[in-house]
Amino acid sequence: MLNYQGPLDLAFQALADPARRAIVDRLALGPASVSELARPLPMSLPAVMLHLKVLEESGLVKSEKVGRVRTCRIEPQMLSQAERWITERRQMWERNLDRLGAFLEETKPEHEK
Amino acid sequence: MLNYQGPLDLAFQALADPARRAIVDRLALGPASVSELARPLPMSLPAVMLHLKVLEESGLVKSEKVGRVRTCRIEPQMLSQAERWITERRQMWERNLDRLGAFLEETKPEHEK
DNA sequence: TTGATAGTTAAGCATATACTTAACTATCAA
DNA sequence: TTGATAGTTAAGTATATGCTTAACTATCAA
Repeated sequence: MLNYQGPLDLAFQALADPARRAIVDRLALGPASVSELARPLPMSLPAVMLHLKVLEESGLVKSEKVGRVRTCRIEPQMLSQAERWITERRQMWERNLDRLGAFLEETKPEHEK
Repeated sequence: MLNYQGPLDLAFQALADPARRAIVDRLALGPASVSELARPLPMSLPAVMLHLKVLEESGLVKSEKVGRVRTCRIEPQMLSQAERWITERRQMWERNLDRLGAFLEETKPEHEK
């Protein structure tokens, strides 16, 4: 599959890293500056910037710089997209399970019903 | 954050790869053998096995070998967990947006209401 | 009992990822 | 106008990831 980077690839890849999920976690509470996001993380500021770049390129986070402060916020639409991908697969699987159950029920010998 | 691998890390990391999402995609339709999963993928069988290993270690997929055929199936619980992580963050963000909206509404000068 | 099928293991390799430190630029406030 | 704050860029490095081919084992069916 080499390297095609559709929107979902970027989103799931972004969410794959615990530091980046910690950032999303923090941003769920409301907007925050870069250093605010960096403070609790056990790594250097430039490392946090890289994570932020990945999150922005994935569309999960947007940011805006005013004066010397860059304020980051969650972009809920991309979260929804990732969410929906998972939900759809899980529901498909569960519907198939249900169908199988119904089939087994229908084809059961009379005395077992 | 180096390398802690909690359940969600493994799950999101597994979903980060397009080949692995293709496998989940296929498995949503129902159980499948290793070579059935490999057929549509543009890579060697051993490569598919590695992806399968990642999926199994993440708990998203389980498999069972009968005779010489290994049959793989989705484990919906882990899908749910990943799903829930995203949903919770998105909802938290959206509730905060709502609160902000309500606050702005309440503090608006009378004539703007 | 032999050949085809299904899967597995091992070794190796190229690239991507997640960091680091050092040096730098802009903004703000005294 | 100087020093602190907030962020950025660059260069380098260690490890992880995603693949390959070759060689192997186990099962099944004729």
